[in-house]
Amino acid sequence: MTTLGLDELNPSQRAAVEHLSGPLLILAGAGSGKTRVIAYRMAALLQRGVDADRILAVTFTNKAAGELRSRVEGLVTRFGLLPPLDPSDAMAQVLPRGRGLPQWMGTFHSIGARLLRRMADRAELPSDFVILDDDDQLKLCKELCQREKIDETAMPPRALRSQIDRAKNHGLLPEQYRGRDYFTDLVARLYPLYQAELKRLGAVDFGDLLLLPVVLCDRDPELRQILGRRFVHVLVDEFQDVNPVQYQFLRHLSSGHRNLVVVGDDDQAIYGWRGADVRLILEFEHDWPDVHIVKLEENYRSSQVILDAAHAVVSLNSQRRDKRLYTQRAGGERIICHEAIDERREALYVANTVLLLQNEEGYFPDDCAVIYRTNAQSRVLEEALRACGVPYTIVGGARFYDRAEVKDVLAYLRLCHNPADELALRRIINVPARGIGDKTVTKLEARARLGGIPLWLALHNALDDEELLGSGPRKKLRAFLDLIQGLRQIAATLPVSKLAREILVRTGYLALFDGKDAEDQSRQENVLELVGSIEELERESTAQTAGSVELGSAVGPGAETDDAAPNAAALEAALFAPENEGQKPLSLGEYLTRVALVTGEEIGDSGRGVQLMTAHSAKGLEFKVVLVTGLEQGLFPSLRSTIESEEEKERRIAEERRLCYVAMTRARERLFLTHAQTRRIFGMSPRMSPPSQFLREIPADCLERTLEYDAPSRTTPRRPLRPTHAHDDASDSRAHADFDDLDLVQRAALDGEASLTSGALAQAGAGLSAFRPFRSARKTATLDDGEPRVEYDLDDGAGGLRKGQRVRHPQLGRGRIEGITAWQGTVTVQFESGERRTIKAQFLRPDAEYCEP
DNA sequence: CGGTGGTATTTTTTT
DNA sequence: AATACCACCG
Repeated sequence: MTTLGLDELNPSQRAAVEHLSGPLLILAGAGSGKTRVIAYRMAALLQRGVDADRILAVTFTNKAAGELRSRVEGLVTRFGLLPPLDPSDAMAQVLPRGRGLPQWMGTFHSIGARLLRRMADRAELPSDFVILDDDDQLKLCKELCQREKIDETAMPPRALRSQIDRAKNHGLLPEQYRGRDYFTDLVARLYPLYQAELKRLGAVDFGDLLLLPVVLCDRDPELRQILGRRFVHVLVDEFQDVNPVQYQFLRHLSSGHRNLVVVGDDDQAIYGWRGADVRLILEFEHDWPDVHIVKLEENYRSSQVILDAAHAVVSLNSQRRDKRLYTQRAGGERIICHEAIDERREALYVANTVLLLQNEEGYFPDDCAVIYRTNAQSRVLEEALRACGVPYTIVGGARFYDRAEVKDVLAYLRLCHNPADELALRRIINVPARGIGDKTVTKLEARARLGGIPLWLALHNALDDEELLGSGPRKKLRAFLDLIQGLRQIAATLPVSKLAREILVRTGYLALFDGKDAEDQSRQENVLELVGSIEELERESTAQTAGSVELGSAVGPGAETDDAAPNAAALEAALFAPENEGQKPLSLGEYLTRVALVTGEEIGDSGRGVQLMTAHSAKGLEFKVVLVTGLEQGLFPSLRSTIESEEEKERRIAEERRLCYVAMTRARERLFLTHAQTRRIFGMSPRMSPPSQFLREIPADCLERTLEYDAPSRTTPRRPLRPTHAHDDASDSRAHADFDDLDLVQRAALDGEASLTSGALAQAGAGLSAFRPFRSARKTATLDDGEPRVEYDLDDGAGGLRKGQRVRHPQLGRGRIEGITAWQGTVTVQFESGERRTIKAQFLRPDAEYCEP
């Protein structure tokens, strides 16, 4: 028998792999080989003869699931682990075994969707239910608020959505939700209406994918039992990011056999805002008293310096399991902390650093990652990298599947799959414009509502309804219906990609973008890329099913159970019927479900060049070189202006710290931390951006501070801007006071001329204009009319403005501040002219008469 | 009806 | 800055 390569593991890792039954908590620090342990453990289970289909492995992202899958696959191949057939298990005989790999590996959401799909009738859903994306969800909330005549200021649609999400993450059904004040009472009223609307549409949202299976389990012991019997081993990655519903789901699955393995690191809990509760990992022993705990504290990724710095930050959190990573790779390069003048120069510094690392230290752009707090920060970085000719890839970010043109095409596909998909229908009924305008649609909607019938049926009926519509619109509707029906017909026989192509041609959608401007071009590219991605999926799925075709098509019991008496056997069969029923490699339905769940992932040529991503999407990845940008108070850590209790504030800062810890520990060899003195947000005027408190929290001897030099020109003497206190700019020294106390090493990383005239930068052109000589003029910035503007501070969102303060506006005259919106920099002003406007603070000046000294 | 231009809004992070 | 939304006009 093979040894499974256990000698490749350290003692703790081996202990985790070899503990084969009962609850197990693996506290796995960053870079301690956690995925490795999970993969080995799964392999070990397979080796012991556990059926691959009895293992459930849950990850947090699709990426992680893919990673795990390929690791397990690698081990299975390497050690020749073939699952033995268990003659006593009838289902096992029937299931396609793929290549002996666990088929139930995926994200919580994809697993929830898979189960829900198969027991849709129990959830009173059509089996081809639609999965709403963020946008659809928000639109629904918006419509609901309008229909219910809700005051937008009392309940913005976004707030409603987030409250509903919150409720679902905590396992609360509409009827269980209780209001406690005006706001939540409103939610309590709207949430049931929202859910009813989902039902009417035959749709679920992301939250439902978990909530509904859990609720069904809560109510039905039989179902619990079936699931518990089926999944004899449950493994969960990133357990620190699990929310209450997800945990309840795990409990339902595991309470029988108790073979629950959770792997996580409380220091990397960064999804509190999505309902994740760190206490679940902190207090795991409470629910599972006999849990075996394994700590993985040896880090195989980063240098000691990087670990020390990251640890220094995260160890300031009070609520954490005490642990400290160690590595055998002592020492390491010091972390470079660079202060740029503004965000554009910060970006140029990043681009330059990548070039320097390439030219002088032999790193490739592929080795580097740039990490930031918010997606919006990627734009400047992209510009700089492009200008310098550095290849890059954005990970996540403006998601491909979020683009309007992609969603349009998907809407056509959805409509082909399911004509009752009202959201899809409404989306494309007049795209491209075919003369079916708002008027017509409104009439149809009214009819549908009145008759309690689906919209498409109302549309159908309207074709002969001369009272409802004139002959023109009817003719157009007819044409549209013919179009869709034609597509539906070919949908039955064509592969999805071919169908998509037909859609593009027949609907004239592609012709919409035949213009020459960049906009049209990129849209066209996106649409074609979508088709390309479908083709790729089709290739993949035929390759995958090839091995198990005979088994897959031989299935009898699982296929048609809808009408059968819902006994346990039938339910079980339905739940665990093999994926690919027919010959068709990738059905339309499968594709649509997949797309709904695969957010974010880039399709097409990814992974080349420098990788740009948010700290959240960086979790689980590692790079030789990492540059963390925008380390400024208010940005990273992100600070919001909403009034909160001290306790709540501390909780939030703790999560930001963990996020910073995650970002820093992505680095193997070199870590750069950058921040800018001023930063432009929303294209408003630049604002002071004090360095992040995290920079102060890092021990000084881990850091090497660099500053951008005053002027790029050779003729100007090179002189550090600070800490000379040459210009006694009050706000400047205040902002940096703490930082200046450090024993800083002054150095110019941006070696003025050398890098500025280096080949790549030379072409930068526009980018270089960012290098105008620095003027210490931030505070004396003026409006065009020469009057000083209202200064506003980063520390409070209102920018130092207060309610009741008197202000003046160049056009609108005098007024008084009535309210300060939560959104930074915008205030409501009641003008003396009687006009009341919401206006950006930067256009206001204090009214001399009432202005405080 | 459909396209155009002007105005208001943007509430981190992602499945 | 970028985008979503809206009002107006051909």
